[in-house]
This record gives sequence, C-alpha cells and structure tokens, in this order.
Amino acid sequence: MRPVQPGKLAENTIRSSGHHMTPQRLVILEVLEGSNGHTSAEEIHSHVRSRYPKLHISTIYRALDMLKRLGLATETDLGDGKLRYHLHEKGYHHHLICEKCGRVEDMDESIFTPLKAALRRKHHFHADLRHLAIFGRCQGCA
Amino acid sequence: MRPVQPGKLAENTIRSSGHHMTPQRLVILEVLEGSNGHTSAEEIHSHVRSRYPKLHISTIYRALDMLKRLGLATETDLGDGKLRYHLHEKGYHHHLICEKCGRVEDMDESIFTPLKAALRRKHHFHADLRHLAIFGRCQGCA
DNA sequence: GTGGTTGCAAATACTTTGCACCGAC
DNA sequence: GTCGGTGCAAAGTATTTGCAACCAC
Repeated sequence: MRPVQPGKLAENTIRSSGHHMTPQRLVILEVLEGSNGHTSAEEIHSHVRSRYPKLHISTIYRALDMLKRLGLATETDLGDGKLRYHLHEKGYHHHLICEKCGRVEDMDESIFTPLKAALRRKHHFHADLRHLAIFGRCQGCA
Repeated sequence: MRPVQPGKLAENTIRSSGHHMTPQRLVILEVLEGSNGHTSAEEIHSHVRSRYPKLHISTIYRALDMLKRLGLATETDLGDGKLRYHLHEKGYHHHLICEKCGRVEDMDESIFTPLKAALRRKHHFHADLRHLAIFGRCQGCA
C-alpha cells in the first residue's frame, strides 16, 4: 500500500485528547481513509496484514473504540453480524440494503432532513442520522 | 403458566406451511404476544424457564428463525448486541433510542410515510420500515 | 520515566449446528 | 410410520479483557 497521508483532523484530535499516535493507529486510519466507508475490524485486519503482520485484531478494536468515543467515527450495523466503521471526515452517508440480493447502495443524508425535523418536532428527539442502514428491496428485486 | 390463547394467525401460518405446532412453540408465541415488542431470545428463555425448564434456548432461536422466515416476525438490532423480535400481528412500531441514557421510546410508523415515498421516488427502493431503530438524544439528554 | 498502548491468550456473549431421540401429523 | 422438532453439547463468530512488555510523549 502506498503511504497515503491521512487527514490531520483525526490525528490532531487523538493527540490533543491525551492519546498517543502510534504506527498501528496510523495504518488503521489510512485504511479507513482509503475505504468505501463501511469497513469492519476484520477487513482492516486483512488489508493491513501484509505490511504489518503483527498488528493484532484487538488493537484494531481498541482503535475503533477510541475513534468512536472521540466522535471521529461512526459505528453501523449493516445486518451481517459485524459492525462497520466510517470516518466522519469522509462525510456522512447512509445505506439502502436489499434484503434479497444483498446489494448496498449509498445515499447522501439530505433525504433525511424532513424526518429529522419531524422527530424533533413530534418526539423532542434529536436523531443522530449519520450512518443509517435501511433494509428493503432494490429496484431489481422489488 | 396458564394456557393463554395466542392469536390464531401465527398458528395457522405455521401449520399451513408444513411445520408442526408444538407446546414449545406455543409457549414462545405466548411470550411474544404478551411482550412489549422488543424481546430477545434470552428474555423469552427466562420468562419461560419456570414453567418449562427443559425448553432449550436453541429451540427458541430456531422458532424465532422460523417466524422470521414465514414473515410473522421482525428482527431488530437495538444496539445492545442482541437481536430483538416482534410479532407482526401486534402491529408495527419503531424505536427512538437515546445514546446517552439508553431510554427506548416507541413510535408508530406513520412518521416514516414521507421518507418511504422519497426513497421509492428517488432511489427506486422499497424500504421495509417495519421495525426501525433510530439513535440520538432524547429531550432530557439533548 | 510515566502512562498510554500493544500483542497475545483467554474469556465473553450471542447464535448456530450436528446428532440421536422424540412427538405432531 | 414419517418427517419435522427438541434437547444437549459443541462449535462458530464477533468482540472484549487481563496482563506483561513496550514505546510515544
């Protein structure tokens, strides 16, 4: 993998919150930067294994947990039993998942603006719609 | 446990699809009937243990899987690592889950009507919004 | 040097599966 | 009687945790 330069935001936030910036975390961030936005711990592990064979999966889980707690990443369940992670600096998006063929289509967040407003108005609830998974049938499988 | 009479729909669908109606499945259906609509396998197990100590949790998982495959129940992930089940004959509903205090508020499905229409119009996607979990902050924790 | 971090192994938690026996039909 | 269902034990899968060595600061 070529040395992609991850955005500095994550790195700065990590340092300024008293955490260390380690080579392991750098590599994990690079994978998240270069990914499609729904990356599981295991996927990161296999992407990284060739150039960093010792990087243990528990280190990845701990890094992802830290990113989540620092508000740098979102955790989503796409329905296949593994949690997926997505860096906020890559922008928000959502998923339409076909229950029949398994296809995952990304869509941007604007479509949820009216729903968000309605939830606030009717339920006084501030929805955190940053990485939502919606199940159903795609055009071909409808 | 007294012989509560579960709705006949589930029972009929089970029988007519070639499955057997067993005492175990009857008890499991009764628990789902009498529940709040977000019941995990383990919850069913402990509800049932006193009057049916031999009913094994794997039987519950298999029954829930059957109900799901027959379209009688919906599976939802409320974010706590266990899957929850809800009988369709009890009507559809959705959940607002506070990320801070953990409170789960139910809401009915009408609020999603506009979103559903927009997804169909803009993405040709037929959303199956029967048991959705939305995360965010409730009024008190906002 | 100190305190956060890592690698490893073991433990957790939830769910699934193989199989012999059982029971609904 | 047949074929699906059950109980049990074991396996599977994703994730977490305890701990000693390690290294970023």
